[in-house]
Amino acid sequence: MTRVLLADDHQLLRQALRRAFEDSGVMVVGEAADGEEATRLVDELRPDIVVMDVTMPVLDGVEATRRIHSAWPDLPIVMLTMHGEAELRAEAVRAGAAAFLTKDSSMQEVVATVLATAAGEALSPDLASTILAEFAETGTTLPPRPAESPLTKREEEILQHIADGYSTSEVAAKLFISGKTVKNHLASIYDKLDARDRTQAVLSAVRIGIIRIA
Amino acid sequence: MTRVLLADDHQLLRQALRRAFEDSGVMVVGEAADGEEATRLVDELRPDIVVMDVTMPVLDGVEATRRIHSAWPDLPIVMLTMHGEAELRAEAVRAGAAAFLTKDSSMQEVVATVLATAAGEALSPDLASTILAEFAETGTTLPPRPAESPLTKREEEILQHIADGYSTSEVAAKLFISGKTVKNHLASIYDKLDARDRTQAVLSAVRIGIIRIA
DNA sequence: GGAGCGATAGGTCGTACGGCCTACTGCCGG
DNA sequence: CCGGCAGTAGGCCGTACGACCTATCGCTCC
Repeated sequence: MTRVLLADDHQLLRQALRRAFEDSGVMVVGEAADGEEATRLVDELRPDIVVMDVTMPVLDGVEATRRIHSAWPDLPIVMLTMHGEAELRAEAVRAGAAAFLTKDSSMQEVVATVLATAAGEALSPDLASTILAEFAETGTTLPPRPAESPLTKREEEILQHIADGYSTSEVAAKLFISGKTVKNHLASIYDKLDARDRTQAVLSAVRIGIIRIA
Repeated sequence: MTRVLLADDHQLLRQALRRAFEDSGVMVVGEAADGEEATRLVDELRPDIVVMDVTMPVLDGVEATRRIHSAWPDLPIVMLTMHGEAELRAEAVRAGAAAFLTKDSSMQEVVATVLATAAGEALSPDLASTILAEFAETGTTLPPRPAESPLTKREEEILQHIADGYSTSEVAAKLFISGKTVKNHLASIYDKLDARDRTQAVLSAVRIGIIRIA
């Protein structure tokens, strides 16, 4: 019998999934309320498959997937998410997720996907299309971070420092370059991000997720 | 028999709740995937009670609750939320929610709360404590917005415009005040948010959630 | 080998920005 | 009734900022 581990911080959903699985002859061997607990229970219970929510306290689903996948490369992990953000999908794929479902799915879909994945279907059709799209886009194997950022590494570095609260001259000092060069990079950043000042540039970068907000 | 309307954008959770209710002899007369649909179905189906998620597309649960409550003041509405944020609870109470549950609750708790609420228990113990705490805190009736923001309304307004991409003089023009006054407000904002320029002020405000990031 | 780009650096210019100050009005609370 | 705060407005000053320009170096791609 298929042995599944559920990881979701909402008890309500865990109960719902447990019932759906048990009705379909799938055994739920454990439940985790956060990513840390999930990684621990995987080691302890050795499930055949893991169903994991993306957003969880302590350790989020993507990071937990990354850790579990590196320890148990053959263990399929099905991810659940609130909404089907493309960015998140790509991230989940990189972390090692075998399938990807939104919570808009029905119980039947979830169970079917889990059974199919456990049975060896490498990738859900849904996930396959995401991957194919990514391959087509980058033309290579999955890099650690494709970063569809329009900025160069240096530009991102400079903008990050600006977001961290440093002035032009302070950024220059930190990077051992001229303040003039920092301003040049900023001008290029404004151009690329369609921003007219550092405030808008930082907000744009935050929006598209290329810089970290302290 | 108690007739309940479910409003949640996640089919998975709706199915789970429907089952739990039906097993307990509660009739689910309808399901809504967003707040707008919920308000419409209430008019159409006249349920005895509504169970509604806070976060939903089109029209969020709080706003939907507000509308339903103003149209049907006697219809009890039980709100579900991901996490038990105090701010959200207060907001939900003001909107007219009769009870408040997090998704960390078990199915049994949800069903029990819904039955108790439908049976006439005005407020769940949980909710009552929230309300009492709020009264103790403010000492008055519920104000429209407690807003633990260090900024005044005007300052928030100005900072929001800055975040929206407007310059000092543009903000002044939009608000029909002098550019000098805008700068005065900004100086006050920098002081309160411990920021040294508009970029840091906007980021601080985003962090503490007092301005909306476009 | 040249074209192109990223990173570096510089110049100039106008202005927006931010610090620090005074001042008046209206309102609320003691 | 007066003190304090929010909102309004102004002056002054130094400088950081952003626009626009040229220029060099090294790398890669064709």
